[in-house]
Amino acid sequence: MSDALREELERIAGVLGAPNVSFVLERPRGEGHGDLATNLAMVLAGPLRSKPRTLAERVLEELKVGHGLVARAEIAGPGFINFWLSSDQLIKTVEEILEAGSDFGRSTLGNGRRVNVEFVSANPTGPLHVGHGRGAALGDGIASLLEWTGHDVTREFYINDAGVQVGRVVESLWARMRQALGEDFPIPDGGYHGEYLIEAAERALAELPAASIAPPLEAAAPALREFILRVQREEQDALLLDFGVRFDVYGSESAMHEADRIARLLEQFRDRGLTFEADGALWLRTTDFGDDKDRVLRKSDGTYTYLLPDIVYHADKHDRGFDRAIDVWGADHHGYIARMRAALAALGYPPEFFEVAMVQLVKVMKDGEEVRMSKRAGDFVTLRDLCDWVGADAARYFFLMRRGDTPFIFDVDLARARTEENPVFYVQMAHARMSGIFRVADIDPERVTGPFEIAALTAPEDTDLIKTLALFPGFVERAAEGREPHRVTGYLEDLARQVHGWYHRCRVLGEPPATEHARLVLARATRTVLANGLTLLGLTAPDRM
RNA sequence: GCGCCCGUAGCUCAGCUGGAUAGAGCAACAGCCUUCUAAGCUGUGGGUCGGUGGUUCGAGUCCACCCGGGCGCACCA
Repeated sequence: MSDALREELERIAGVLGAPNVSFVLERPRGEGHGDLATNLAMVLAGPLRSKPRTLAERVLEELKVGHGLVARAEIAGPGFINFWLSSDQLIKTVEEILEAGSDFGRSTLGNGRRVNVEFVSANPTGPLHVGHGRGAALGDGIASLLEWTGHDVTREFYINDAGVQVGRVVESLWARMRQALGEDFPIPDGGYHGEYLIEAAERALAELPAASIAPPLEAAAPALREFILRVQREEQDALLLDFGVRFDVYGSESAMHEADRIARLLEQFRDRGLTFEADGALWLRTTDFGDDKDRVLRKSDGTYTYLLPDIVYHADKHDRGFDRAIDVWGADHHGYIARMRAALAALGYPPEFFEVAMVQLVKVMKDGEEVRMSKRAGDFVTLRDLCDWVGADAARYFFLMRRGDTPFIFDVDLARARTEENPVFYVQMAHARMSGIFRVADIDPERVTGPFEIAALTAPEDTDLIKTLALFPGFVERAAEGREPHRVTGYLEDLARQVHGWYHRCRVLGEPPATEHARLVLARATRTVLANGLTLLGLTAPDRM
């Protein structure tokens, strides 16, 4: 409902001689400042060389107060203009929600721009841990926000199936197999100690043809490599599916090692004079593009660094027609951003093509104490554990409710609580309560529609609720722009709080017919917004709990 | 040492891109069940926004320098 007013204010700014000024139209914090407030007059003061309060008066002369949009307006403080919306606007808002239904909150802001969101991208060497869960929730949330704001989104997972780590996991698996056969065989230095390889070793021995896995390791390695990559990928995908995340595309690191892809990229750099040889290695002049130091592309032993195929991969995203590539990375990779950015700048891509959403470390609190984790010993909380403890909905919500770039302590006890303290529960409960009204009345909410009388909404809570519902699309937009799903969870918690209060104080069923009908309409609209928010974040919106 | 992120109520965190008297949840205290889910609602107390300067009509928000914490600084991935 603020859209119409915003357009009107933009028009007036033009009339006064300052089109394209950027001003804020927002719901003011304090009571008594109206439903919406703008700083337009203060922003105009500079370019128009006039006093804010004088300009505010001129704005109000242009805006026909009392007709349509605004019931009342006043100038306050240093030059704010506060607006009280007309009841027509409130009715319109509710009708808009009913009409848009599960699309309410969507916008076309992105103009169909093609965005690639790459996340999780875990090594296929072991189970996903809680950190991957956070990346999965955040990546999927960002992707979803971009979809809601009119972008053409591809969710992508990059499989690191080419590096040394794969060799290590094969060696470790081999060690576990020898151990299973009764030999005293150590896990190599830098190998994987996790227990999952004990199981995998048994499966390998049982399932693979004996000839293909007979010693020596060098002979068995190809079969084991294929086996462990497949098993790990299958497990990761099954878990991610349970977690509610689907990918459109799986990129493969080994595919990026193809000789002519690499050659083509190196040629581009060479043509621009950006590579040089030193100490037997091939370097890229990333310092020309803001990096701290130049980076090695091809090591002196002839193999590639991780960076080179990764540049190929990002160039591939560009060639596939994406306007933007957003990578969700763990904090431990953040030193890597500058060199990737530099490499892509070296290829001549616009700076906004590549973007990194950072995900900081996750600690897990359970039974009141921190769960110790050591990745080297293979001893960490897996995403599977977490989902078993608290369920996928709670896990996702918790990861989404905090900004990604700050360390996060996952409180397992809180996440599994079925009480008001648990925000997931609290929000879902609000939805269930709205559904409950229709269940008790034995009415299909989809069939509650049509005009209602604003005067029949007798409590201030009624209209306050409508005003909050109207804010949803704005929150989705800002969350999408900032890649900040936590704005949506924050909104949902505020809304849920208000919904519980409304539910408590404003009876629906059994009120006079006009009021009952108006509140049923409002309950339906509320249920829609709650459901849309939850769905957007990849959560269920239960009808009863 | 250098770079990036962070520092807001006792605790966990928001703060709409520079706006009005800095908010919410826990925790503490005090109330509220003839109810469409008490699995809930309402009220109260609680702050030098890490510090010091600066930019301007106006700073939690922007700049500089300190203090304190996290992460990163490979011919690893």
